[in-house]
Amino acid sequence: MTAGSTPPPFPRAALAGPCLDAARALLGALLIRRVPGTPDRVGRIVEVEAYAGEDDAASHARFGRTGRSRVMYGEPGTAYVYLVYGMHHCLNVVTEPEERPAAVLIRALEPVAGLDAMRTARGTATASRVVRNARLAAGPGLVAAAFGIDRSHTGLDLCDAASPLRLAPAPAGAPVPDIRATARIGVGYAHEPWRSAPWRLLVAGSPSLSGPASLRTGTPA
DNA sequence: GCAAAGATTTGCT
DNA sequence: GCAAATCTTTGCC
Repeated sequence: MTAGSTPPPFPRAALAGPCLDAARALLGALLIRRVPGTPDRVGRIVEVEAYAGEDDAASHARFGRTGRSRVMYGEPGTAYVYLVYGMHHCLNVVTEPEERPAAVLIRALEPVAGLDAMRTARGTATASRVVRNARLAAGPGLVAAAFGIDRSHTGLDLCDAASPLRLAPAPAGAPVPDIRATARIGVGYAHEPWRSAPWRLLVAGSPSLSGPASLRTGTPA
């Protein structure tokens, strides 16, 4: 793409189907953060998790339609940001048709552009220790930190090219990602089969996957 | 109105 | 390898 051009919006139709299909479609896509006066931050999505419906005992929708989960019942492509452990924000993309509560958690990005802005946004975490470029957004809390995302962004339309936080399709000619699957992280509170469902999807071999190396491989999906 | 637990990351032992 | 930091959301009395 040429300098200054605007990448096309991510197709909403690719998010309106089953949550796992949407999760696969998001791998390789771009997340773009635009803040006036600062360079655009762009990251390639390399790790996601699917949270599908009120039946999913690991999903925030497991209690039904509450104040927090309400946005998950909305239009596919809507942003859902929550605060976890009282300190980290996590970005989700609402999926499936309206009235069906489902979302995909964006767990890790490969930095593409605006790396300096990401490093600045990470703040003391990058100042007090060595953080390689590839690791700037290598975890769900780090994605939000590096891109300056918080709960005020809940409700944004990620499929709107004019939104300050949005999605764009994988660039033309980009290789088809080699997708692997594992159980979701941090959902030990859920009962089976939800706890072990292989709904964490990742791009094999990416240097930006979350967690220890032992958890960065999966089974072919 | 209160208590418990959490879709994480970091730093110290 | 383990525990702390920190506060919102939800369920129950």
